[in-house]
Amino acid sequence: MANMNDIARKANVSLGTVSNVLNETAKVSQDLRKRVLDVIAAIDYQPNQLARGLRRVKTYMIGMIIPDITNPFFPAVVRGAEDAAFTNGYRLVLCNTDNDHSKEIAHLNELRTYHPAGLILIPSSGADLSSRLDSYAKGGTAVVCIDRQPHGWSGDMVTVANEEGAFAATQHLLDLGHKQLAAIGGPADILSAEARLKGFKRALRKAKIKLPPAYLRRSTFDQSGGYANGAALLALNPRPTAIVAGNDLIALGLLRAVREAGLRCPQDISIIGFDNLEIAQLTDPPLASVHQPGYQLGGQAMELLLRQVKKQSKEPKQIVLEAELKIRQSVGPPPAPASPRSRPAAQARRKKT
Amino acid sequence: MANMNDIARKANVSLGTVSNVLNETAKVSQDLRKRVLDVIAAIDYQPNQLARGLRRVKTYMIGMIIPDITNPFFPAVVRGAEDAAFTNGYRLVLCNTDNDHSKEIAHLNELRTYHPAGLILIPSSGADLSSRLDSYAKGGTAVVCIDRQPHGWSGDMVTVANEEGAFAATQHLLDLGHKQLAAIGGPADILSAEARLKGFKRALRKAKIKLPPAYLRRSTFDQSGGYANGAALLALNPRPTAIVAGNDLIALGLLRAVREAGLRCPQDISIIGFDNLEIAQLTDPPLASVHQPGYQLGGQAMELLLRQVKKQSKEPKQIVLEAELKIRQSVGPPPAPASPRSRPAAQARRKKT
DNA sequence: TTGTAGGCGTTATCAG
DNA sequence: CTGATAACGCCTACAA
Repeated sequence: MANMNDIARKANVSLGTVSNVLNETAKVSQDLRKRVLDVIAAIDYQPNQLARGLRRVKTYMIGMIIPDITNPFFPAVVRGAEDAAFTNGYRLVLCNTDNDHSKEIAHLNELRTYHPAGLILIPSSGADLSSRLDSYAKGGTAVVCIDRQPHGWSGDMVTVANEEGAFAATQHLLDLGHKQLAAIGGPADILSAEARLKGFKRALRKAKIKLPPAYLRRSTFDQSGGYANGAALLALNPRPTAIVAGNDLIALGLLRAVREAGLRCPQDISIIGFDNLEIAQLTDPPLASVHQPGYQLGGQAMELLLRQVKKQSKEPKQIVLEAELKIRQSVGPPPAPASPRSRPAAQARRKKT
Repeated sequence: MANMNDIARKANVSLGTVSNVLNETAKVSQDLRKRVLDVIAAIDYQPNQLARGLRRVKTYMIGMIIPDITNPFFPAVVRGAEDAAFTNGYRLVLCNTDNDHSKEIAHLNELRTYHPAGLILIPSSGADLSSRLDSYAKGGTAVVCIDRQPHGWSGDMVTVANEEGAFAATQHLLDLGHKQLAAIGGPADILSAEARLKGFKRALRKAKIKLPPAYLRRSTFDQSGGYANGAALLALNPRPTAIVAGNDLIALGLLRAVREAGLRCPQDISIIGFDNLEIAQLTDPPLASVHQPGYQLGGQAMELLLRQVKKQSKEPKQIVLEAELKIRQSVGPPPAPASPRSRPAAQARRKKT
């Protein structure tokens, strides 16, 4: 592959002039400039990014560390980031951690040796990464965290209003008349999962409704977890009339458990998910969910990052994107109470449906 | 960040010796070796991959160019590739093309300047990329194509048995007694889409069933395309009793069209998709589909790639993975013919359902 | 405005 | 077996 020396020779100029043309780092006369550009176009020259990166101690790569691209929430985030990166000439190095802390550390350590311009991190857990992230920042690599704030770190950050979203979802169920609400939260060490549960509990407290311990379960953020924990909730007596799921995958598993238990959704039980995956509109019944703007999450993160790279940054900036409740047919008013005595009231309510 | 010079100094050896220890490129005495390794461990040294890459004209990066990570089929492929790469010390640079040829070219051109060890390409269309791919190969970058064979190229390659899969799906519908089969294929310039249609047509031909031109439609590989084309098919008279979709997203859109037309699946119409996305099991009714082993597709591609990188390659190798038909409730026997005269027969058959 | 030279951190070659 | 030394391709003072 051709290099700058070849160009200099063919254009009859010096190496430095070629560099100056390429980087616009000093004024070059029209004549020479044209000669250089012509040669560049003729042999389809492209600068060697490794040499450039070695010299500048910075490349046009941006590391992106996420839990798992296979989790349907993340592709949109990655895509949002990639699009913003691409239009600015940056490329994405994608790393999956599987929420495995040691893998996260491994990626963090190795990525640095490529001197990426920036790093976008969706932390696996609440573990303390501050020393490593600080060392990135000191090394001139911009860092932005998404979704979950790592312990002891306070740089740029983009999140979704998890607590408020879960609060709104719960409030909606309360407004429909539900009094027996349960939740299947996500893993305890994931901050966003925690925030959602917090919103759920806050809504219950505000409505002065008690949460029996058995009504609160924790699950992994996947379907099978939702299925298992859902089945457990459905077996309780009294059975909850509404369940708030920590994410859509959990809700999907729960939906399956409901179906297999011979129950109907929403007549017997209401379900709300979180994420608003595309699938949510296609299930039976369509799943109500709290929408997370994944694409924007990634896009905004990349913009914060590039702002740092271009030194336009001042103090750290934290962006919180809104979560929007999407009501669909998986929620409805509660069924008539099990005890025969309250039938009349229940029927009155039924008519509203 | 520390470099090899620092290590040499602290260990009281020469730069060359450090390199020899690091790369095992020449025997180093136990004594010196230990001294070097101790220092390395003490200061947590990691080699600068840019410098190494510049020198070796090869890095541990692997470019992966795909149409769109947001299409739910691709995350599994990417993950399969990433896992295989990671365990071998390689990292993935992910590029989305949106099936846009110019974006594909742009990525192809730019990626090379990072001197990746390899390139995994899922071509956007049948466009001729041979010159560019050849130039990669000549530059020492291994190339493997996935899913769709680019024109005029004959290197390593991993595909799925698209034609056979579609054939099996169609055959199954024929076996159930369907005689009015339609298809919504993918874009005409995508070879895998073409192969699936070929399998569909071959099954019809074998069964001596005619395919009215109106029964064959082409769609983009997404839900909205499936919806629009599905609606068009459902409006035909006579209406098809079974539809083979080019992929699951199309099938999902079609399912929505069926529902909105007030028809029942599978009683009124049978549907089979392609890909067997996780969603397929969760729709109502669960969607029959031809399973594509996405994760293995990516994994095998990466293995072929690494085989080339490690120079264990001989002649180009082409792997074809099997596609497996997954029957679910979206398929059933055809409904009674529309004409009133055949009602009795229809009812007899209904009972079987 | 243009050209020259030194060095970024590694690897590879070649004397000792 | 060990240690200088010269590239790899580019950027950037600094000198002309």
